[in-house]
Amino acid sequence: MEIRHKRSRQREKILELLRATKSHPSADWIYERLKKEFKNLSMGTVYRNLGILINQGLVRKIDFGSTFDRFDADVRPHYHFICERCGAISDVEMPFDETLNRRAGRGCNFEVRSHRIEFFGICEKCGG
Amino acid sequence: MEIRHKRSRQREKILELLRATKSHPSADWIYERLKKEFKNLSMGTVYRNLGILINQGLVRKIDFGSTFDRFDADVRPHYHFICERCGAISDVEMPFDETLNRRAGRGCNFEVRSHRIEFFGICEKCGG
DNA sequence: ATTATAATCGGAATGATTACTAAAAATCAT
DNA sequence: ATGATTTTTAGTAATCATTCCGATTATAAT
Repeated sequence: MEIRHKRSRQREKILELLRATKSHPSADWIYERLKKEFKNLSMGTVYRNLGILINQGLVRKIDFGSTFDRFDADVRPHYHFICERCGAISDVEMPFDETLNRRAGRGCNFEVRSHRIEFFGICEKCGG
Repeated sequence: MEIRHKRSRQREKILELLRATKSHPSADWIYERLKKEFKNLSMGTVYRNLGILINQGLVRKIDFGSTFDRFDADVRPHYHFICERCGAISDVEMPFDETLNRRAGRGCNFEVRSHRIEFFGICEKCGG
């Protein structure tokens, strides 16, 4: 299953863009930014490379609360806050709860491996 | 903004179906079931009525982890477990944490109104 | 019964994502 | 470096869930 990847300027730039922002951007945002440098960029390239970066564990997909996915190069376990008015996603400064998986698995016969928490509300900019 | 709704056999049946299952079904599942009773049912009817039921607070949309949405007539606050192998969604028997919103809002200037937790792993049936 | 308004079906439109293919770029072996 | 090999790309077509639209039907109000 090991796929040998050749380097690609596009993929490197996608990771660089993602690491330079805290805005949890969409594929389209990445596409628009990258197009300035690669005038013939195609959307498939963005999605394929995001998929590769996700497989490599360098990027996380954020797939909730919206009709389109968003991406995050901060792969450390952490929680997200989503503004219900403007859709902005921010990191929540709250320690990751290592005990939660165990507590959730207590009552049932499931093997709980991970968890995610999303907070919703109104962000500072929108007048929270 | 108050829309007066006339009763609809289709909508009543959708709610009945959702209340009778714990499987958190998709729109398509509902459509297939309902088609037995309404032979000319259309998908738009399913989605429109699900939207109305959600606006009325009788149904919740579960929109994560998958390419399609799923729906839940249990609107009491509770958490979900998603099997990474078969995609089944189950309720987690864990008390809803009322303190979490406040704790999450402590560090930031956001008005945290609600939260959601999803647990991932392998379900009993899949050999968890 | 007449009128008004919401709901239906069926199909077309949308929007994000994935799949396909020939050409270009990166790596490897000589 | 040269050429062979394999990955990546751009461009476009396909997919899939969901939304939208328009003519007709069902439900409710007068």
